[in-house]
Amino acid sequence: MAAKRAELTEKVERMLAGVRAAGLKLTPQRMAIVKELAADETHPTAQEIFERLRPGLPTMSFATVYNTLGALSSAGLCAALSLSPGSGRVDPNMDPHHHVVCDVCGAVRDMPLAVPAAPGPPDASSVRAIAHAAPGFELRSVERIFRGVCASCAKSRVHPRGAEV
Amino acid sequence: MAAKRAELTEKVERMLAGVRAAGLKLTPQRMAIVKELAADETHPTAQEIFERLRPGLPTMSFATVYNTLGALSSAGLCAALSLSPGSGRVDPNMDPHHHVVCDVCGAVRDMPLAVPAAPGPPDASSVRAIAHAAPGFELRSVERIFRGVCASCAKSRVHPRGAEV
DNA sequence: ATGAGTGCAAATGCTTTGCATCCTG
DNA sequence: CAGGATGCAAAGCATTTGCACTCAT
Repeated sequence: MAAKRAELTEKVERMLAGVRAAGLKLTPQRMAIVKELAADETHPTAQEIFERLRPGLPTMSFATVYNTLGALSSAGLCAALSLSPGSGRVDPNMDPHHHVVCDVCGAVRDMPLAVPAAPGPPDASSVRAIAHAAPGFELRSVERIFRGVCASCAKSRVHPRGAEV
Repeated sequence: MAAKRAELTEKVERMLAGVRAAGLKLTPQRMAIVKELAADETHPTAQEIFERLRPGLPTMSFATVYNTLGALSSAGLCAALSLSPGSGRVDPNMDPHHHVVCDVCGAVRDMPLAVPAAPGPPDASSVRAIAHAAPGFELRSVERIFRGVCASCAKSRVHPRGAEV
């Protein structure tokens, strides 16, 4: 699909431009991580990124992956997620969106629809509710988390209802 | 406030009953943890529970805290939260509710209001949205997360806008 | 050339585990 | 009195840090 491909290329370009704009140096490691992130929809862990990139950059270290993710995140080019126990995940999708989380395997998917309500900047009623529940709280964003069991985990479990910690 | 006190006692009783109902033994350590949780509104970490209980049970170990929290969680008497990087937190509030999270210090507060929408079991439109976004996903609950900066962190920062990883 | 970035390894922090002992039911 | 629970310590991951060296700008 040529359109998809062009879209991806554009996303990579945009992210690389962001890296330069942030005053960060454009190293091969960073380029590889950016490309990997741009193409990714699974919200990978640092571990996963490291393993996927290892074949191409055998000398790259863990620390570089963490450093780069931290740099990208600080530059506003990606976000860190911690929606379930275990490793943190990276979200290269900076448009407002919700998340679907599997309570069994921890997988995270985006909820691309603006249903049942658009995510993002807080609406008036949220602001009011917060003012009451937590006075002095500076509300920045509101997101929804849809929790449950993903298709593959549901398949491999007779009773997927064991309340996990 | 006598009413508040009675309410708390009732909650402790309910949780202890739940412990027995789950076939778990009622040890002094578990009783102490249950009492601590019932009275707590701050979603403590295992670390915090351990430290608070140490004066009264100097020999209790970390492992016991984790074991007990895991047992309570499996018994459906509390829930584990991981909404921000760092330590996991415990939520003794089993009624449907939203969460207010400080992106700076990681503190979590409950959003006791049913505003702007009640949390809990998924509504029809969520179910439809999920069916489209993640086919085969078994949706169990939908919650909202209000992110921002809590009052005390806002005070101690000139510019609370540094995008944290 | 210059300092940000990298690689390596050790350190840190949170959580889990193994096992002998203890105590609840 | 039997098996679950505890305490202790060591092991396991995820993440961070220190430092010498390299390379993008």
